Amino acid sequence: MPRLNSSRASAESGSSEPGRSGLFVHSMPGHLVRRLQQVAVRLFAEEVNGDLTPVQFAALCAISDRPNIGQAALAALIGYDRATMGGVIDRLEQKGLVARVASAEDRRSNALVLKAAGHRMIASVKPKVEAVQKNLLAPLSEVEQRQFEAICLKLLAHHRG
Amino acid sequence: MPRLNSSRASAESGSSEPGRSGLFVHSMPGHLVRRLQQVAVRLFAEEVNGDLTPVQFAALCAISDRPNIGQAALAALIGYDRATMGGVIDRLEQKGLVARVASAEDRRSNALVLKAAGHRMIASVKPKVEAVQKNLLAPLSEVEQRQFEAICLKLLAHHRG
DNA sequence: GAATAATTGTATGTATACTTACAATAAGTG
DNA sequence: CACTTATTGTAAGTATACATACAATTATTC
Repeated sequence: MPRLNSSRASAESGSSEPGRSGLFVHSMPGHLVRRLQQVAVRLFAEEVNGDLTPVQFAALCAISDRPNIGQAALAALIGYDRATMGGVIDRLEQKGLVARVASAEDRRSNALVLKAAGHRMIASVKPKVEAVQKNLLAPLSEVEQRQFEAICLKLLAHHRG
Repeated sequence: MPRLNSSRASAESGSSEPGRSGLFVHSMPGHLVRRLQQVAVRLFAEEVNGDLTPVQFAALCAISDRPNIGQAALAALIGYDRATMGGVIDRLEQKGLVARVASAEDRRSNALVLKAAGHRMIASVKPKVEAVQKNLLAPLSEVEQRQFEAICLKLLAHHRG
């Protein structure tokens, strides 16, 4: 039987540039943003090893800033839906960082509060998170860093909905 | 019993700026990137309604460009791990867009190929995806769009690992 | 004040994403 | 050739993310 012509080797020379051609999607902004998010999460995980995920840290900070906030308001504040936030709070509660307290005003709502370990966790993790943010933008000049932040904020402001 | 002082209403005035203060995390690059990715996924879903997810589209394009590529090489090409890619291919196969063919060279490897419906899907979805990319950057000037792409590419180039 | 509408947290289901571990296979070495 | 090492796809487990639907509750309207 003759060797098949459509094997991996021939496929790699089927495109104009075998192994490292541009592949259409690589230039799409959506793809770039996704890859960038992967990098940010990876850097975060490397620095804050195992203690918290980015979302858990954001939730912790928000609860610290707004004690007794409800889950829906918390989700809206940091940009999630209620369903996802429920799971995030579950894990923060399991770790003993956050407590769900019955709200005095709305019997549907859980008033979220930080426990002592939650405050300690923020204090211990915050410097690492700041380092992550600095490292993430480290390849950029100061001008580029400002441009990047301004552009991101502009995009987010125009895509609210 | 006196009314508790730590209810939601008092909490909202506990911070310097009740409902719309900056909350630390809101200025972090990692947070901005995450929100941006959410926007990109949302725009994609609105335009390409239900047919494909962003990852599925990227995989389809990559297989179209490199027929008989294996799952590990595909994952590396578009920036995923093998485990995630397995599930993505599962769904593309279920939809009849892609086939796993036994590789002629490596009996561990699945050679991935597009089926006819896969080619049709790309043709039908590609214009919509291009529209999404345009809409995503629409709030920016042409200069800002170029800056954004350059900055993203610079960041990704420096954070390969 | 009763009927309707809206909101809260939860549950379910789907789809990323990653880690670790695994069996099968391939590639490397002596 | 045997031995070691690396690679392939998969499985299992964890954690986002989102849509939809749901019961309990609150807000609104008549």
